[in-house]
Amino acid sequence: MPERRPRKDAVRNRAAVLAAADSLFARCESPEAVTMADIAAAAGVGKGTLFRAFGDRTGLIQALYAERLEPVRNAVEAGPPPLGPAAPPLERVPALLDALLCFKLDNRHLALALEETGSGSPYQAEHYERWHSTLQAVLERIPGLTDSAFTAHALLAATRADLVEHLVGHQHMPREQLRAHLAAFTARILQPRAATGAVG
Amino acid sequence: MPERRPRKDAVRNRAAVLAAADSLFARCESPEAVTMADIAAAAGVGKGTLFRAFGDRTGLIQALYAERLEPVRNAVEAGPPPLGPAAPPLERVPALLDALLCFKLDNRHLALALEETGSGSPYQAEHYERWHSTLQAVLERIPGLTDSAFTAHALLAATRADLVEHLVGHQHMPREQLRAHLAAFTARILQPRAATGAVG
DNA sequence: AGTGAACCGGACCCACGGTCCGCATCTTAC
DNA sequence: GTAAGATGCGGACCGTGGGTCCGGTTCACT
Repeated sequence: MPERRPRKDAVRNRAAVLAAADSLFARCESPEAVTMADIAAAAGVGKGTLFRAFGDRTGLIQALYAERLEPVRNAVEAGPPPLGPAAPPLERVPALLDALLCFKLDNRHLALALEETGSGSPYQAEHYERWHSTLQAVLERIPGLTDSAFTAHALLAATRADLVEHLVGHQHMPREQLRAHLAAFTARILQPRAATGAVG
Repeated sequence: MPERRPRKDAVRNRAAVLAAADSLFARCESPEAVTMADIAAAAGVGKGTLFRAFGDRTGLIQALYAERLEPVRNAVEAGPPPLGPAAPPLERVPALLDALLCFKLDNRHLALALEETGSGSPYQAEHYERWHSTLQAVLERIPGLTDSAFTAHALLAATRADLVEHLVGHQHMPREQLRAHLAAFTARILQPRAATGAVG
């Protein structure tokens, strides 16, 4: 049995750290204002505990993010239509994007923290890869769409955390309006293509 | 005369710093690997000089970026069609996006450095605001497009530096292919809208 | 040449992510 | 219950990098 069951103080501390981090990120304006020492102090543990449990700052944020994202992920992978795999592509694509947008609206601070901390770009995070491959697979089933990989990237880019933060946090765009705009944008992409060169 | 002409060593040092920074950003893989001390050393000046001339890291990168962007900016604001103001909207929108994409392709390191350093999001940078308002104004003249502000944001998001870096730098997508994809995506957005609810 | 202002440079400061190791605590075996 | 070993704890410590400061130097103007 190589698997050794973890000590119970370890799991308690891990949970305490996640809770403290979530609370701090939610409370503070900018995720960068929350330091690792802050989180450790708020959780009532030492910094060492925090780094042993999560590796580094990115690991901690990813763990938090993954925890919160899990219900959405389940709904996408095995849930009922329009989010689940059984939905027809033309309905599932907007559903996927709307679900992602709503998640980012509900977890602005987390999404922002993740995209800022990602040691470079969010495109190296595995969760982005999952969203992209899922979306691309669905797009591929839509006739007339040739470059599904790029289209998936471009659609996902419209839901980026800092854009959401800019529109909702700084410009106070209402949540429903943003959802409507994204839906309209998506619909434009999905509508059947007119004959090439039909400009002017 | 409140205007005092700056000392010539100051202008010489300022130019040296810009040149050194440009060279270093181009040479290094990640913009974060280039420190302010590196730039100062490469320019043959002290750190104090560098910070006095540009305020902080963001200021230096913005100055570099603005310098490089100037020709494009001129072409957009006063150049001939399809980039200039005289072009019809349906031609100018793709031209604007292609110009921006090409600029980011040619200055990957700079664009990346700017978007990473921008103390949060690139949406607070004034150059973004300029691109957005320009694009939005053109989109507004296209009949059938209701939410030109959001559409402008979403289209610009498809040209973000880290996405470009991911596609070209990491996945080695050829330049022309990326341009073609963006053009196709843009065309889908610009094509006249079909009747609402025409899904499935 | 002389004077004062502007500028130079690098030593210095501080905040923060991450490491280390002596000590406490949990688990397991008896 | 208790001893022994493994596991985790915590906070002092380190390296790094952005930003500041001030004595000395260089420039502009007369």
